Amino acid sequence: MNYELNKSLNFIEQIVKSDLAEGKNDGRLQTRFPPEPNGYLHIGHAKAIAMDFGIAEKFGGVCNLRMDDTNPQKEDTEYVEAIERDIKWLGFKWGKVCYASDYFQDLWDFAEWCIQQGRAYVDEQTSEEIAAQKGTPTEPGTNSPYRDRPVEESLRLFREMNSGNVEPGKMILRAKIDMASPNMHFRDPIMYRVLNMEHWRTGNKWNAYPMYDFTHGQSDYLEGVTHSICTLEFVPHRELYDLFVAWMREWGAQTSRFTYQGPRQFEFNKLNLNYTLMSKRNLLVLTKEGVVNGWDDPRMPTICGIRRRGYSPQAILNFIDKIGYTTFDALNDIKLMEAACREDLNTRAIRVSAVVDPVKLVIDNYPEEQVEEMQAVNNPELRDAEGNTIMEGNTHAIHFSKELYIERDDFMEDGGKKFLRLGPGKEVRLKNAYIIACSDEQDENGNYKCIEKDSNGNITCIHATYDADTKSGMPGADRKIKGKTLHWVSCQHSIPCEVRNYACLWTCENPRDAIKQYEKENGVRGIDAMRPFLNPESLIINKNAFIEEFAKGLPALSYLQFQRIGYYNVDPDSTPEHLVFNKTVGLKG
RNA sequence: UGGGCUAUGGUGUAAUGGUAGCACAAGAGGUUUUGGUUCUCUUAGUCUUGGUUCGAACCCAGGUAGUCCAACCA
Repeated sequence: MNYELNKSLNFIEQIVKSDLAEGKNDGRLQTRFPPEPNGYLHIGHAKAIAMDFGIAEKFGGVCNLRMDDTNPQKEDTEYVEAIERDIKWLGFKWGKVCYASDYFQDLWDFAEWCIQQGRAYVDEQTSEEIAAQKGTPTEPGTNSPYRDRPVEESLRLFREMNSGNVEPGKMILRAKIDMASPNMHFRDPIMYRVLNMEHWRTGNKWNAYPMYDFTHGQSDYLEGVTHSICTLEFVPHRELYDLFVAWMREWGAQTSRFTYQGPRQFEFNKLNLNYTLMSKRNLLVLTKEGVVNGWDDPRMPTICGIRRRGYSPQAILNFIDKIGYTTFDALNDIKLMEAACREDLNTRAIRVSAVVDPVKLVIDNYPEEQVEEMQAVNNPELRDAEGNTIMEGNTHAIHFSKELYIERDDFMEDGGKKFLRLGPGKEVRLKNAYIIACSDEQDENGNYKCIEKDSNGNITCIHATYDADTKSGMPGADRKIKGKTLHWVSCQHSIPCEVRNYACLWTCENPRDAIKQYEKENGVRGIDAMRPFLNPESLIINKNAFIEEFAKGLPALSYLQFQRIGYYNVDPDSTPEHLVFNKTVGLKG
């Protein structure tokens, strides 16, 4: 990836830069991206990925991919592969793939040390009792009756917790900190719980599993992470993170295992997008209820969905770069993401002609059997040093004939002066071909002779004449006309195709809050609380479109621009027999 | 109602005690074989009240608003 060297650094990059300059961590920089493998990555993760991997790349460090797999109830190997695929697609490379479960033995040994130090104890109360004792944010909690039980007893029970003979919920290991702390995370947090469940990586070795707070900082420490970067909601965890890291440093020193100072946690604002729902729980409902066609539906905010929608990795990264990293809880406008997408696709999309809502156009004075081959530019933004479009290797063949399709809304019977497209008495240019004109002659009933209509009054065919001297590339083509340039395809050379046009899934800016409120007010949950806010027109399929034959041979996910319409890509389900295109984003304006 | 974090045009972000700048959006105009692209221009901002200072968007205090924290989730 290319970074603009002179661009100002975000606040975390500034910290890293000065840490490096001061020689902290022996001049090392190490980060990690720590997803829980319990679902697909979404655009919010992309922001974290761009930070974690990007900062390591930028400052000569390393970033590991670490699966945060401490809860075997929710996690699965299926997601690991999807996560790796998505990160690679975004263009990032990890130092190595790690697993929190790699550290289960170390974590266990450390937990035993904590017990021996009198800093942890086994609690045998029910979860309800523990919750009640925790107090509230405004009232201090009270100590567990098991808090001061003998070290040897806790140690014996802790080992018992992992035997498989303890029922889940009967015992937990808690850190002895401060039940009156204003920070709720300090009120004797749970370190280990019994699950008695097979783990997809460690099998049946463990029955008791560590909690997030007793895993994350420790994993960072064991791995050698210097900067542990996460989102703002983990700010209240930082104090506890630091405490456990300090304990671990002590343990490490006593056992001569570790020497380094340890990682530090930094937080940035997570990505919120308007008209977008990001939460895994709700996304799952959409897939289960068939509102969307799976996790990679082009309307989903998942990375695989956005990829299928037609975004390039660079478009996503550009967008993330534009919104930046701060500590302000912002709500970003989806329009900015679309603008970033257009900006990128403009430089890489191949221009093709596709008529999405066709109406037939007959060139009356064009010879019946004649076919002309012409050249169309693939990408006019491909320019040489003088700023001229490069033609060499940047064109493909198209065919012109007597019968064409044009866009139905490019013709108006009475469009008025501001309508610069086709109509009776109007002249337009056909892209890469000829200037054509419709006559304004009327028959005895006052109907325009250039328009054929069916019995319902719908236009079925338009007649025009071409000016043979105005073929593109010829001197006569320089003639200036008032009308615009229209795209078209030849009836006998174009291919029928399916075009899927997408819009936002949601009709309200903040679907998460809207759904939450609807759930509260109406006592319903899940899909029933979502329906009122779903956009019924988020997918409009057009099966009657035609596209030039050049598009037939393009591979899945090719970036295209349907000229004058928008950016599209080739759907992975598209076949030569049944071409399918997804609308990525419309053209501006 | 305890604690933490935050507040700059409509949106996002920069300015790190010394000229409030950029992008998107919106509007006007020029160019154009995409009503695209591109170019020019316009509109519009430091939440509030005090304090420190020669000087405050920036530091301090109060207020207001938003947000996070009371899972045997991460």
